[in-house]
Amino acid sequence: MMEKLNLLELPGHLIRRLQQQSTSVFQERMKAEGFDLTSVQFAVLNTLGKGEGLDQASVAKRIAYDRATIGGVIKRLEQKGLVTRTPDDEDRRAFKLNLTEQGKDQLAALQTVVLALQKDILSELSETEAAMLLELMMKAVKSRG
Amino acid sequence: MMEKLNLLELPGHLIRRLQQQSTSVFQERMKAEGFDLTSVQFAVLNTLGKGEGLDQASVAKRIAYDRATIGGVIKRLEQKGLVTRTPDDEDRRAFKLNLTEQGKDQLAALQTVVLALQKDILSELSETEAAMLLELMMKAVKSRG
DNA sequence: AGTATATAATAAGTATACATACTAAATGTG
DNA sequence: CACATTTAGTATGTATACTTATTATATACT
Repeated sequence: MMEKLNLLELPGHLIRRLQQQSTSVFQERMKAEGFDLTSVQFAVLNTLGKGEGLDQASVAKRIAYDRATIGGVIKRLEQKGLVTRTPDDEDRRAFKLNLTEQGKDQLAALQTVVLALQKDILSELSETEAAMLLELMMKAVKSRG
Repeated sequence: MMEKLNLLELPGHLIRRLQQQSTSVFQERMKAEGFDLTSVQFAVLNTLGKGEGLDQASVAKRIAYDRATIGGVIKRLEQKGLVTRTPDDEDRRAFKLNLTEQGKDQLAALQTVVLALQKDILSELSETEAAMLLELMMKAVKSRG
C-alpha cells in the first residue's frame, strides 16, 4: 500500500504558496494605497521606466514572460493611459513602448510602495533569514537569459 | 531623479520566477513520463488519495486554493475519468469526491515521478541549500489554516 | 417555529500564463 | 537577388487564480 506524498512539504507546493502570498500582499497593498495595478503590470511599467523605447518582445525577455502574455498586459496598460505604442520605423513588425506622463508619475509614486511591500511578503522571516532566502532563490533560478 | 527599482532582485520577482520554473519542470517531466496532468490536478488527486470522501471546499482548504478554482480543476479531473462526484446525503449542497480505479492507478504510478521531479526544480542547489530553502519557505508561508 | 447567518457550489468577469499557429517583415546564406 | 530561417506581434485555446454575486441548504439563535 503506497503512502501518499506529503505535498505540503514539497518544493512545488511551498513555492506556489509563497507566490500566492506574494501576489496577495502586492494586491492588498496596492489597493490600500489607491493604485489599480497588478504586479505584472508594475513589472512592465518599471521595465519601461528607463525610456529606452523597448518593444514587447524585449520587455518580455527582460522580465521572463512569454510574448503572448505581455501583449495582453501592455494592452491593458495602454487602456489605462500609462503606456504608448508607436510603430518602429526601423522594424515595421515592432512597436516602441514608452510611458505616458501619467505612467511616469505612477511609476515614481510606486517606487516607495513596492519597495516597502516586498518586506511584507517575507514578514515571517527575520532580516537574516530573508536575505538568505533571497540568496538561495537567486541561485535556484536558472536564468536562461 | 528617482532610480528605478531593480526588480530582478526583489522577493516578488524571484518567487514568481521560481514558481515558473517549478511548473515548467513539472509539466515537462509529466509529459516525458506520458502523463497528462497539471501540478494542480495532481495536488487534488493526491489529496483525494486517502479516500475520505472530501467535498470540494475541504480539498480547497487543504491545499490552499479558492473554491472556484478547485471547482474547475475537479470538473476536468472528472472528465478525465479520474474522480467521481457523489451527492452528499448528509449535506445536500455538497458532493463527495472519490478517485476512480483509474484515478487510484494514476496516483500510485505518479508517486515516484512527482517525488523525483521535485529535486529537478531545485537542481541548481546542493542538498544542503535545498533543505535550507525548504526550511525558510515553510517558515515564510503564513499558514492561515 | 422563525429568522439571521454561514456555507457549498456555481456563475460571471478579469488577469495571468503558456503552447501552438499564423502573418508580416527582417535577416542570413548561397 | 532568391530562398530559408528567424523574429514581432496577434490569435486561439486551455488552465489556473481570484473576486463578487447568486442559489440552495445548514446551522445558530431567539
